[in-house]
Amino acid sequence: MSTAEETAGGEAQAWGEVTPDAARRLLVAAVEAFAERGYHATTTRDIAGRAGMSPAALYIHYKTKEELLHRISRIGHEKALEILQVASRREGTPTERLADAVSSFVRWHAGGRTTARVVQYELESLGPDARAEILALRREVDGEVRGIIEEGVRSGEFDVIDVHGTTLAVLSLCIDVARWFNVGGPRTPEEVGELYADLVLRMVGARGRTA
Amino acid sequence: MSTAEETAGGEAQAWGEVTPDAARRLLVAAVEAFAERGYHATTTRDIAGRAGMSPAALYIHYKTKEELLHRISRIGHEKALEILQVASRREGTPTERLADAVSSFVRWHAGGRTTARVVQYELESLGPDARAEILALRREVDGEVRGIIEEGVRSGEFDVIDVHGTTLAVLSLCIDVARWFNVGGPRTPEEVGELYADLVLRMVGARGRTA
DNA sequence: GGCCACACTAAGCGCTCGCTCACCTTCGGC
DNA sequence: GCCGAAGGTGAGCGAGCGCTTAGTGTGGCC
Repeated sequence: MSTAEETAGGEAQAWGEVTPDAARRLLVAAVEAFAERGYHATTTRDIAGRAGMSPAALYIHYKTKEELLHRISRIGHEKALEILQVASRREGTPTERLADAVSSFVRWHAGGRTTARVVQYELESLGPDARAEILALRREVDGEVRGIIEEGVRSGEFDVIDVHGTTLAVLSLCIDVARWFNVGGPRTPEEVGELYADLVLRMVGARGRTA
Repeated sequence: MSTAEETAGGEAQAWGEVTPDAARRLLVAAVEAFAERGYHATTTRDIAGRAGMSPAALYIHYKTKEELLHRISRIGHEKALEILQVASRREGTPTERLADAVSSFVRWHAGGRTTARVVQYELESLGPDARAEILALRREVDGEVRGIIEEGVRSGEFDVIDVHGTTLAVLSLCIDVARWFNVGGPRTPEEVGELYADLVLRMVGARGRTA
């Protein structure tokens, strides 16, 4: 197993839909490089090198370096949104669904930290059009979480005064996991997910929170 | 009032200790530029231009572009640590002191968002020695918050199972304010500080939390 | 008034960046 | 067996980077 595959770990499978093979290798290489050094500090030569290609090969599959970031960001946001939609639309009480949403969202940010970092922190390196597209996806993400919280408040399960502010705080808490989570650290993504689900249920004042 | 002063707003006063005047102007210009575009996307010509000077003038006061980031990061972390120390060492119950620590820490991250962004998100652009120095300051920051939480658990005021994990989550929540807070948005730094203090008291299971 | 230390500038060096171009291989279809 | 499309390479362009250097005001001190 190559270094690249080790770094990306189980994350690589998420890019399975990207074809052809060379384009996918370049995308995975770009995710790693952007996550390590940031978009602006990454060179196209570095990306191509990690994918085992010459610098010019990048431009056969992508028009610019920014297009790489744009594609990564869109695929990542779509995946994040999907995770929340699944948790939001399953059966169960708002308490159960919020706990599910938070724990799976956090697992994604911790386990796929490399990808999540790029998705969450390199947004401002995008051009205006691409950024607008991604911001629309983020509003959908926000809406999913707010929906669950609103429902819990309506049913009397949650005790929340400022729904918008609390939604923002919950998402913020989950997203920031990508900043500090360390793969070699003392906690697994699953453990952090469980801890955070409990903390969030406390934040919304869920009754009969946990066992 | 110039655009630069508007952007930095009340933040500028925090740099009052930096002398001489030209060095301070360059530092404030660098904070703004790093916050807007990120360290790597900022050019020394841009920094000097914002300070109303020629590119070469920067190198009279600072050895390299990285030294600017290092100084900003150290002063910022020292200020953040001081805020938490004041809240931690005042009189009062752990509940009162934690609420105070969180609300003032959040006010700093929201009100001084420009500075806080650089301080919290450009850490990895520092060289190894500078990063090690800053990481030591961050461990102190962590220790202040953990100290309050431990005390609250000992006194029976708080109900926390994982003290380290909860400390991390509390700090993470506060720090991420610098990422999303918008000066023109619907909330003032004071409002966010109050909301977050309440949310954090819920997270630690403080009894008789608020009025 | 002469002098020097200091703050600053105009010009530009060496380098690396994102990206392009002319050319080379490989391979399926007929 | 030949051909064109697709995917790749080596070399290198123009631009902009961090930083340096030689020279220019300017203000305080004797």
